[in-house]
Amino acid sequence: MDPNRPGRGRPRDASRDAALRQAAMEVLAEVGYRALTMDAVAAQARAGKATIYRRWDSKLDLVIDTCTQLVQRNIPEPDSGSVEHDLREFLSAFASFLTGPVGKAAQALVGELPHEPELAAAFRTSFLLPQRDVVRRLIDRGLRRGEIGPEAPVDTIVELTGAALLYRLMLTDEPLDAEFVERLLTQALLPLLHRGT
Amino acid sequence: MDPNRPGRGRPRDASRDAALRQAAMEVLAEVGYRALTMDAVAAQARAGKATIYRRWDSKLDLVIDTCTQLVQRNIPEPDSGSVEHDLREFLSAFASFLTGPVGKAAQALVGELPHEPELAAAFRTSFLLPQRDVVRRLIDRGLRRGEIGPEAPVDTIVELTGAALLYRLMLTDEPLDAEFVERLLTQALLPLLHRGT
Amino acid sequence: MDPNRPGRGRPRDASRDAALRQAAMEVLAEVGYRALTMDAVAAQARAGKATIYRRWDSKLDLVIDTCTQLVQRNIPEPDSGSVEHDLREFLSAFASFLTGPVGKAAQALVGELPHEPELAAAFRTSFLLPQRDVVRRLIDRGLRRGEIGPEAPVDTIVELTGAALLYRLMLTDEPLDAEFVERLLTQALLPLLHRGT
Amino acid sequence: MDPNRPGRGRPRDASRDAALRQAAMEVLAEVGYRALTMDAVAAQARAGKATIYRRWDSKLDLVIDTCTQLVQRNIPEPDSGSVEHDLREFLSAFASFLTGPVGKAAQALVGELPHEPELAAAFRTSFLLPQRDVVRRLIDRGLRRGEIGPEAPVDTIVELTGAALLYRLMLTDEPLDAEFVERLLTQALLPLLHRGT
DNA sequence: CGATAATCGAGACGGTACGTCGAGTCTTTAG
DNA sequence: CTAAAGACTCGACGTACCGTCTCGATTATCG
Repeated sequence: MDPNRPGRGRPRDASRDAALRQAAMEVLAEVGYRALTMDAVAAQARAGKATIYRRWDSKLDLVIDTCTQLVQRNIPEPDSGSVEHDLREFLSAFASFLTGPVGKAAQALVGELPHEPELAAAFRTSFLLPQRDVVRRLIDRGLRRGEIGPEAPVDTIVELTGAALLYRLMLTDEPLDAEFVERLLTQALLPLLHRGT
Repeated sequence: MDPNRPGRGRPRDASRDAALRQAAMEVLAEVGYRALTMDAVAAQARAGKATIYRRWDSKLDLVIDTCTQLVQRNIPEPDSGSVEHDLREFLSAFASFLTGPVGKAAQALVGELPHEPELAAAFRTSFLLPQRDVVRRLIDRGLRRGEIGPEAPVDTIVELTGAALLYRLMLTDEPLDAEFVERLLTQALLPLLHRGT
Repeated sequence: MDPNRPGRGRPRDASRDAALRQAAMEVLAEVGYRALTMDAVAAQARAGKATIYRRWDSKLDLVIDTCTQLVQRNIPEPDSGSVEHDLREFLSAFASFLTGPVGKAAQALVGELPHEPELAAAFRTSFLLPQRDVVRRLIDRGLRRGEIGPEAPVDTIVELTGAALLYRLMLTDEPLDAEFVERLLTQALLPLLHRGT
Repeated sequence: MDPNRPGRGRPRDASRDAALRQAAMEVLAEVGYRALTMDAVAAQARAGKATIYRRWDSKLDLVIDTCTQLVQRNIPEPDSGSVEHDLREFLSAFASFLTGPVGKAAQALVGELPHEPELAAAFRTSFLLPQRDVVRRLIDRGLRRGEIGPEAPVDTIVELTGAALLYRLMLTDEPLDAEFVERLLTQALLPLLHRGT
């Protein structure tokens, strides 16, 4: 059952996993999801197609795995003792990470979500939820410290934070830069957090 | 130069345009963007593929045009004399419109935006801008009526409105329903509009 | 350089060659050259079109190869010790072979000869020359045996033999039967061979 | 019923027939039957396709008509009082006519004969029969003059004459020149005609 | 050690959709 | 009603990609 048991034949070369994910990411960032071909990924990694299909069931599988792998290593979680500082830190760091190839890769998947339930689940669990959870924890710590009143609409603020980031990333052509983060923070998130205080 | 000049040969049959767009929308809603084939659209409309390619350069072109055509006819613009009422009206109506096939179609295009500049331009001009403009005009009327203080961060509010709608539509699997609209309105948009008043 | 070298990837499946040639011959005999489609050949052989195009450059190429392959295995060369007997034998056997699908296939190619130099070369080398050579060798043996006088116009007789066969086969609707062979032999070929003896 | 009646509308422009046949012949001679497209013929004649289809039912129809029209005007029938002289004259003249575009056009049709009964009938009636009839009449005159013995195998000689011409024209790449005509005449036709005299 | 078995790169395989092009028909404006 | 122009449906073209399979060669474990 376990493909990683010592088994008889030649063992899988674990270094191919990384090479293939790397190749997939490169091709994805260069040409987008639709124009990504398995042949191109195989060629980029100097691998055979069978080597890919031995590890992933399909193009979609490969791309999902490649993205989530990367995302999960790159969500910052600052904890400085100040909600404002933590939020600013998180937004800046994550925004600049999203600006790179992973953001484009994630965007490439959006169109497939409605027709690929497994992809949708993976996308949400590995990409959306972690960011929300970080923001939520960050605000919760503020609540516990009394920085924020208990009546702040946390759920809505958390959702808006993600929405604002991804809207810029994927839909408009406006930059995800420091000025944007600052404006979002001072004109929307902080006022909502401190409403009534 | 003008392809619609009275010209010599047989003129384009305008009814084919509509039939093809209709067929494209049906196929799109049924199987999604990736699985949409030109053959399927042609068959659905009882047209030859050449007839499609005479009007649109590619599958993408066809889908863009089909969507924007529909969107532009369906953006509500309430004007009741109350910002709150207008916003609620707009959000409800547009959210329920986006829940239909056009929303899915728009989503299907997102992944192509970074690699198709023309598509990106069309998407923004025909899909994003109109919604933003409606919201902006609606708030501007409130400003002129004195309902809203002049220091309200209109740009940010407008952006967040679109972001919140499309985030739910395309990325999460949470519903774009009345409850969501109400929460967005009372917990975020209205407080931001009335901040400091 | 050599496509049959042991090489790296999966080798060409030689049995597909035969299956495709078989399918091509069947389709050709059934519907003729013009109506022969690559899709039909592929379907008949349960092959993908790419598998055909990997082996032959075009429909023409496939048909040429299919025909010459068959012709070269089916040119009889009798050697009984009598020119008359050998000629009768050859004409009967080859005429009845030409009456089958190969004859129709060869005919199908005639119209393309002036515009396809490679086809013309293949047609002549694989189809015309072998018949002429057989007849010539057959007559040469008669010359060496002294059955025929050395002044017989061999070139002309050889040419007329081929001409007579193919004229009936391809141009008139008269049968290539035993009576025709007998008439050609006794009224033309034998008198010319024995002229002056 | 009669399309040439004075009728109501604009009368058919008879000069278009000639222009279209001319165009068809040119295209045919240039690219062959298969590559001849109706659009090309129409363009060459600066005509609309409908104008072609108003006069001929199909591509085949057009080509048949174009060829037979030309052939029937160009079969020479010498009558000098000498079979040898007449045959030499006919063979020379007709061979040089066949060397032109009409020969190529006729060749283009050969591949279609087995699958197009109407074409086959037209081809034989308009192209093959007239040549045979000329040769037969020419020999008959010799018979009546006593130049030839009554036992000469006329049918066979007539058939061989056509076969020899068309074999060279369509199948081999050897020239249909004076030397060929002379050799055919002196080494085959005349000996057969005079056999036993 | 030799046999066995799963891996690797390479690329042929069946299949499906692509975007183009040709045949023959239809529909417009101009005469 | 005919002419030229050109849009129309239909279907084959030759190409590209998917996911599978098959080859020789390699690399491990097992007996």
